[in-house]
Amino acid sequence: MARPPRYDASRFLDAAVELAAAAGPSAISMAAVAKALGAPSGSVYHRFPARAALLAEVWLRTVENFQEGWFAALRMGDGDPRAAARAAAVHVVAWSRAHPREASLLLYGSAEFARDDWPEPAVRRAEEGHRRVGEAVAGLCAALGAEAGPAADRVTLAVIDMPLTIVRRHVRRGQELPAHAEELAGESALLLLGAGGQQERRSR
Amino acid sequence: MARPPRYDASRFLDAAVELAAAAGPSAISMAAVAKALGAPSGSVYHRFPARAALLAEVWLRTVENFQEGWFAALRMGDGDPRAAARAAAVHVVAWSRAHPREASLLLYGSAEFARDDWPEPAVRRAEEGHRRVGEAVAGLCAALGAEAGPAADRVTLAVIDMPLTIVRRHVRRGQELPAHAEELAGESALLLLGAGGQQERRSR
DNA sequence: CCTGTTTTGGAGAGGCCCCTCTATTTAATT
DNA sequence: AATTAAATAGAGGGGCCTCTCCAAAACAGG
Repeated sequence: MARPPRYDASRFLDAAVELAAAAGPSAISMAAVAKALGAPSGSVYHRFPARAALLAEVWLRTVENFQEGWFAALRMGDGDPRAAARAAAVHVVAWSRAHPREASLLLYGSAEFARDDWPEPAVRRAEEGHRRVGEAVAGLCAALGAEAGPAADRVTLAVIDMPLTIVRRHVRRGQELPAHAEELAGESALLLLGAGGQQERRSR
Repeated sequence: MARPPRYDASRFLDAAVELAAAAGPSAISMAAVAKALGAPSGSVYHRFPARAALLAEVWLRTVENFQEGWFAALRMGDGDPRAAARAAAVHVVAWSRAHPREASLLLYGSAEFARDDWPEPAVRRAEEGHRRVGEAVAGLCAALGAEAGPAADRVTLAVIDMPLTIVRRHVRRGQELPAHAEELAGESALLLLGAGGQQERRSR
């Protein structure tokens, strides 16, 4: 009952990822995406009502893919919260190594992907992901120290921001990650969470 | 012998900082900079031969200002390399607190400031700064552990990247830095450095 | 084969931006 | 007062980009 699609949405998104990895999110123009597939611009607009909608989808697909693995890594060390934290930190680096172009996107913020112009549903998806990460961090926080565990922002630093920053330096200049990057991330996360075990925190 | 200047270069740069802090480096257009001062576009081109030259100057002025203070902080703890490292890490946060708009620039890379199109002298200035930072890190590295000191990338992480990442989360959403951010940066830097080298860890 | 629906294909309007170019203003010097 | 060099002032060309719109194409079901 209808002409079969020739370019589906995900192919446009793939092209957009490529463009952004090469020259930043601003290089994702509707014309450039179309040209990358040899498609007319109308076909892009047939899938995405506006540039902001395409940018939103590129960002959300990437971030949700990343978060999925991150949550899985956290659940891995299900008995030991310190092992879970280490696994999560290591995952950030390992995922970036496996998906260098997507990692490069992640290092830009959602703001660079025109978040201010996103359609409402996309904003909600982003907020939902953010909320789930926050919950996971809070849970980890609680599991780490029944009383006087490290503050939430310290945990966030250890299991997300710090590993991402290890990745940033290399990805931003198009270099491969050094072999020991995962180990550096995991070890640093443990250090930040409290050197030895639960009870002994440095004199504070 | 000549008409006195009405807009000097630094005022254009100030306007550019404001624009970039509000909406990213791509918001620095020659037209927007001119409009911010009520100047005609020709006056901007009278000071800067091209947009790339203006972006380079905005970036370099900010980065060199930042680095100056960072070097000074490093020299402060001249006897004790650990104290120097802590001071440097703390400085990153303190400087960002004092200069939130400039800090927001720093969190973008030079690539976002059209580095690929910079004139040759600007590129050299950037490389020179980069080199000096590398030297300082290497020196700190050597001072920290005569034998088996922490690797250079761990030191870089501790005294630059990690503090910057603490700043990033807040600055990117336009929030003020929390009061304990400096302490978090300093303490985390010591934790990261302590594990690799010295035996007297967390004695403080 | 015909009909209906989805999709492709592509032209073009309107807007912003980079940059060029010329004319004019301004003040110190002669 | 005349001269001169620096600086302002602003119009406009050329290019890219977003988005609209319409016609043609391709297939599924009757």
